[in-house]
This record gives sequence, C-alpha cells and structure tokens, in this order.
Amino acid sequence: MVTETSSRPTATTRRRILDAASREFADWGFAGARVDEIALRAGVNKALLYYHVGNKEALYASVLARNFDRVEGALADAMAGGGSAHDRLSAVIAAINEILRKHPDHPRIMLHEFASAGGNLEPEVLERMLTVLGAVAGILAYGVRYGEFRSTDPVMTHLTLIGASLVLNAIAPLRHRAAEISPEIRFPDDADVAGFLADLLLHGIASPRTGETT
Amino acid sequence: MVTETSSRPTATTRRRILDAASREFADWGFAGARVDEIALRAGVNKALLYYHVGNKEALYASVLARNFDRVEGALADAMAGGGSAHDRLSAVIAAINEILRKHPDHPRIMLHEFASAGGNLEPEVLERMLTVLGAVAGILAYGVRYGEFRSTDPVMTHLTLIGASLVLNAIAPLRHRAAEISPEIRFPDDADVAGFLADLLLHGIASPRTGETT
DNA sequence: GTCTATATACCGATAGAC
DNA sequence: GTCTATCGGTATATAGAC
Repeated sequence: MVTETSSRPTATTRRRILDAASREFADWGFAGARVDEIALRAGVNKALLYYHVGNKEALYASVLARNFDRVEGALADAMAGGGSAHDRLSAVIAAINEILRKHPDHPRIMLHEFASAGGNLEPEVLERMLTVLGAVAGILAYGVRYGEFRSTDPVMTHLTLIGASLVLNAIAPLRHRAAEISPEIRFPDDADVAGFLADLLLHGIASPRTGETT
Repeated sequence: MVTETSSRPTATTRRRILDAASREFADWGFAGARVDEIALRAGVNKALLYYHVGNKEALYASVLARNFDRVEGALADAMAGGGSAHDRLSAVIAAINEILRKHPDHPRIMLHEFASAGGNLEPEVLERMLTVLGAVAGILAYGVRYGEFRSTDPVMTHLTLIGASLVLNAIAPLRHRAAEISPEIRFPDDADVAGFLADLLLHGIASPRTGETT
C-alpha cells in the first residue's frame, strides 16, 4: 500500500541492529560499547543505524525493553500453572533460567547494570524488575501461608535467586576457560543451572515440618 | 636517607590513585573507565598517574590484585578457625561478605568482569578465583564426609554463594533507589546479607538426617 | 532507506620544562 | 616527582547526495 522507493527489510534491519547491539552491550557495558562496532556487527551502515534507532541511549533502552518483554512473557507462562508453592517456584526458576540461557546477553547486560548501580537504567526498567520481584514474593508468601515454606526475607530471597541465576548463566564462557586451567575440577553443564538452583533454594526455604526430598 | 629534591607522599599518592581507579572501574567497567576521570578523582595530575602506574591495563591489574589480597587475607583468617563444617562455612560466608561490604568496589568490578566473560582478567586473577573455589569446595566435602551436608555440586554451590554475595553487596545503591519507587516493600539492611545467605545456603545443603534450626 | 564524508569532542598516552 | 601542553587516534553524531 505504501509507495516505497527502495528495498524493504525495515523490520529485519531493526532486529539485526538490536541483536548486534545486545551483544556489544553485553561485551562491554553501556559506556564501553562502540556504536561503530554495533553497526559493523549488524552489517548496516552507521548512519542507517542512527536513522533507525535514534542514538546510543535509545538503542540501549530498546535492547533492554526487548529483553524484559521476553522475561515477562516466560514468567506469565510459568505463573499460569497452579499447583503447590513448591511447584510454582520451581516453574518460575525454570522459566527465568531458560530465558537467560537462550539469550545470554540479557544476564550479561543486567550484571553490568547491577555493577554500575543501575546508572543507565530508566525508571521504567526498574519498575519491570520490581514486577518480577512481586511475582516471586507472592509465591513465597503463598508458601509460608500454607506451611510449605518457612518465613524468609522476600527481597533477599528474590535477589539471591536472581543474582545466582544471572551469574551462573552469564559466566558460562568463563567456566569453560577455568576448566582448562583446572582440568581436575568437573565444571557442570549449562543446562543444569535451573535444576540445581531450584533444588538448593527450595531446600533452603522449606518449612522444618516438611521433610522433602527431590 | 635518600636525597630527595621534592615532596614525598609517594606511597600515599599511589594509594590515592588506586582508590580512585577502583571507584571509576566499578562505575563504568574497564572499557568505560576514563583515565582523566581517575586522575581527577585522585587529585593527581594525569601525567603523574602514568608515571606511577604505567598504563590503564597495569592500573586495572593493580586494583584487582589489591582487592584479591584483601579477600584472601579475610579468607585465611576465617579458615584458621576449626569447628564443624557448618561453623566453617558460616565463617567463610561472613568473612567474604564483610570484605565485599567494606569495599563495595570489589563486587562491582567482579560483576563487570563476569558480565564481560572475564575478557580483561589475567590468568593470575583466574587462579586466585579458583583458590577461593578450592577453599569452599574443601569445606563442602568435609561436611558431606561427616554427614552434616548432603551432596551437592561444589562448583554450582560455590558460584551460587559467590554470585549472590557479589550481587547483594554490589546492588545496595540500587536497592535504595528501588525503595523510593516502592515504599510499601521493606528493603533489608546491607549488614544482614551475610547472616541471610549463611542461613539460606546452610539450610539448602543440610543433610536430611540433621534437623537444624538456627 | 541507504550511503559517503565529515564535524566536534574526547580519550590514552607522552614530551619536555621544572 | 610533578606539572603544562599536545599528539595521534577514536568516539558519537549529523549533513547531504542518491
């Protein structure tokens, strides 16, 4: 319908730019990332990149928005299923870690942000982080009410869960490098992260009354 | 004894440079940090900074070396005390988190490094990280042997402990910012981190036979 | 929508006076 | 040991042709 003069891979171009930017921001953080390098990685001209996404800050915001869209989508699916608090928390941990493993740029960017005290984080992103916190805290309270979980600080518990998930998923390449230095140590597989964390944390917050064994 | 022509705060100058560099690297990561800004923060001339520390990479290595000196010192003290595996792991968690809380630049820099897949990490630093891993893994094995702990993957357990400690200590300013957005949520105090983590993880790896309550 | 060329500012690092 | 001044390179961002 629209009278276009030239080629049309508009949506594709923007996606390619976001993919390349995501990787570059993960590699170097916001301040260390280079727009030239992003354009090079995306295979698009730098001026075209500016035409599509505005500037470096807007590009960063777009990458983060897409990442949180994915997390919230996976989280909504996990929250849809019912079951015990144990089952619900397991599902959330599995969903989060699956997304982080499939899109390793996300945990890496968030780690840069946590390190920088969220200096490049817009209030909107901060609110979306609090949404995730609210979901986990809800399950925790639910588990405490029905005697499945003992009472722990929900913010600390959530941050431990998120922090460990972020680090374990972001660190995969470093684990492989460490494995070369110390061949006698058995470094576990990336796919085991969710199962391990669910097991450890669920045991950690289990009510003393319940004698669980997974 | 030495015939000096001018002022003498040599050691102090170097320390001031390292302190300023530590903060700047924590704020922006290695790639994002600015040497001009470090000199400004340290209150020394940029040329003098180069005279003292060489270049940006050497400066970064010096900061990391000093940070790991502190961690290993605290760790050695914690390992000196005997007691049950439970007591030993508690002591290690307390020691690590006390250092991270007293020197918040360290967890922030390490988070940048983890995010960057250790791209700026010299092999020497990687080995020092493995030293800490070895200490924790030793306590874990000790606890399993004498029936205090159930058997968990030592690398995963260690990375969970370290990852959570890093994030919880690095994130303090962000927690305060989040507390302003959501006043209804009670964000815990920074000093509670070690106690919380020890409680959660010790419950998480406790042997099913032992019915512990802290 | 896509490119080349460039403005403008900044960064890491050094020369050389004192 | 400490400074001023500056080089050479690179960064973000834009103007303007097609």
